[in-house]
Amino acid sequence: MNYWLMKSEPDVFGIDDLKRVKKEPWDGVRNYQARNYMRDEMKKGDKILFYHSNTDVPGVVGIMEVSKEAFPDHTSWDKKSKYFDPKSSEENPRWFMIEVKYVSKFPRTVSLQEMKDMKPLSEMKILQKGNRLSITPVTKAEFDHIVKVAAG
DNA sequence: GCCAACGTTGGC
DNA sequence: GCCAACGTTGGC
Repeated sequence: MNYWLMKSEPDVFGIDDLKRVKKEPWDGVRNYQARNYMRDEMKKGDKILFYHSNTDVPGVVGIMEVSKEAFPDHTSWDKKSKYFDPKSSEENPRWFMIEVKYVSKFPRTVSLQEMKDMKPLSEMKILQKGNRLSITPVTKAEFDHIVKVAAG
């Protein structure tokens, strides 16, 4: 099993939204590296850290898991969607997504600031300078550490 | 709102 | 294939 971290802006779609709807197709990713992770590497049952970006206290807020493996992101050929890409079509889709399932919300947010101070997380992709990728792999050790910290 | 970092686009 | 211009991300 693999472990991941996915960013989302809580104003757009946050952990509470996922908790409410239980499952959600992760549409709108328009970055090739992130797409490749979803299309090629994310497998059903993989665990994902849910990260809130662009908010008061950015950080990891809970856990979700892959409930459906890659399928074409139909918003890419929907002219009315803000994710529309003229180079993508139903016949030849350029963008893919997975479906995620709610697992749990942490009792508290593990903030970005805290994470920066944690030795076991020093290699984490999200903490490296300039990394803006919305989907990154994390190691089991990193995943477990964050879960442990969240539990107090 | 600012701005550093990065990705994409498109002219050449 | 280079690279300037532009757009986006996301912390602060």
